[in-house]
Amino acid sequence: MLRRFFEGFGPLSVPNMDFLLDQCTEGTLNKGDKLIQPSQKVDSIYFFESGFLHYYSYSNMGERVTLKVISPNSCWTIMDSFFHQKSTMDECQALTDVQYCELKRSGYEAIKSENQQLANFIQTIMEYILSAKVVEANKNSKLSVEERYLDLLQNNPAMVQEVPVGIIASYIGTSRETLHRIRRKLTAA
Amino acid sequence: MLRRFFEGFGPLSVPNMDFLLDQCTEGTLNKGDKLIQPSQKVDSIYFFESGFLHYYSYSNMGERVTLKVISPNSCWTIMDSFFHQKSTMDECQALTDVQYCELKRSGYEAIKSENQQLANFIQTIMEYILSAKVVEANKNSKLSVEERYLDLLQNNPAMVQEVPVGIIASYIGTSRETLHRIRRKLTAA
DNA sequence: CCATTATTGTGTCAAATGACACAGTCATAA
DNA sequence: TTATGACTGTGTCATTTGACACAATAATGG
Repeated sequence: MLRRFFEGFGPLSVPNMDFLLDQCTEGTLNKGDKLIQPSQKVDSIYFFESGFLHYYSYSNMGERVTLKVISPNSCWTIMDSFFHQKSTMDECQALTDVQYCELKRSGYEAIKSENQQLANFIQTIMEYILSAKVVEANKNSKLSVEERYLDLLQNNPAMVQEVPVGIIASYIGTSRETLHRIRRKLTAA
Repeated sequence: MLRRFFEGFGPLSVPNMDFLLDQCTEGTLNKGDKLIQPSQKVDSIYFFESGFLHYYSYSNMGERVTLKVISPNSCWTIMDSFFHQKSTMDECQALTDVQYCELKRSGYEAIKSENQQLANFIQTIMEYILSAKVVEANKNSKLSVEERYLDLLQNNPAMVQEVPVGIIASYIGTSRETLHRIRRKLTAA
């Protein structure tokens, strides 16, 4: 699956692809397990094969804020912690059983310095991720809470089904009750 | 000034720095000029020396949404359009007179393929930008509208002074009136 | 299988917000 | 200088939201 994920970013020679995949190790989490603990330094990039995770933090007023619900077939890390070797105060917990692959920083560095093609490949992936990140942030600015929920229903129905309503609500930036009102209105129509 | 901007990301040999700077051309905008028109393909990365710009788009309901207020001493482009050569529906307009430098895609490609040190340097900058983008998005998730305004006052008072209130309001995700209520409350205290 | 917990559905109400309307201020150009 | 337009300050009011409280249902562990 990881192979197909990488293939999506462009062609890569067979030995280079193998080198890349060799840097990754597989793992699993049970529902409720924490992938990232507070005060931890994040030293890996993760690729999720199946399951959902909750990436969250706490505001000044002590309320839990969902920063992202991580879906299968995507890669994720806490960039700031990974790139600048800082510890993070955020947390990440499995909402279901999870299968993942892990690429440690050493592996990431090895890939970047292995050869020119691999370095360019990583650069291309970075460009994709960065541009996707900005597109997503801008989309959220333009959508209302209700539109964000409809968007989610359309583009990720599995997530809506498998993740608790309260977490979905927090993810799209509202309260559990308000999301419930939206859902009631939608089923009525 | 561009030299100092790049130096902030790490050391670079003199010829490499000169090569990099040679790819950039200077320009100016008058208040009200559009840097990016709708339906345009964005083919450059911009570095702003002085002045403020308004990067915005329109929602489905036809209301103008501020995606970013661009401050001096920062670089900016519409990533999705630049990297994937798509045309954008967004717009960008000078809020004041503006001095900038421009790095065209051809120059960007030339830098990446000039030599290993420059390719790595660009990669490092990308990592910075990506991680900063995510940190900023997460910070916004955690802050209330009022906290975002206070944050802005502290970290970018010049922007608060020079940019119209309505645009600041839209930038922090609220209405002109609500921002006004916040300001009134703050001066009272 | 039952008991316990987690999650969801729902009503009420106070508080915050956005929309609207309009007056005051400031800069700019005729 | 005056007139025009852009921006800001402010009040009212209907709507939306979040907080709280509690019942109903589903999931989980012993």
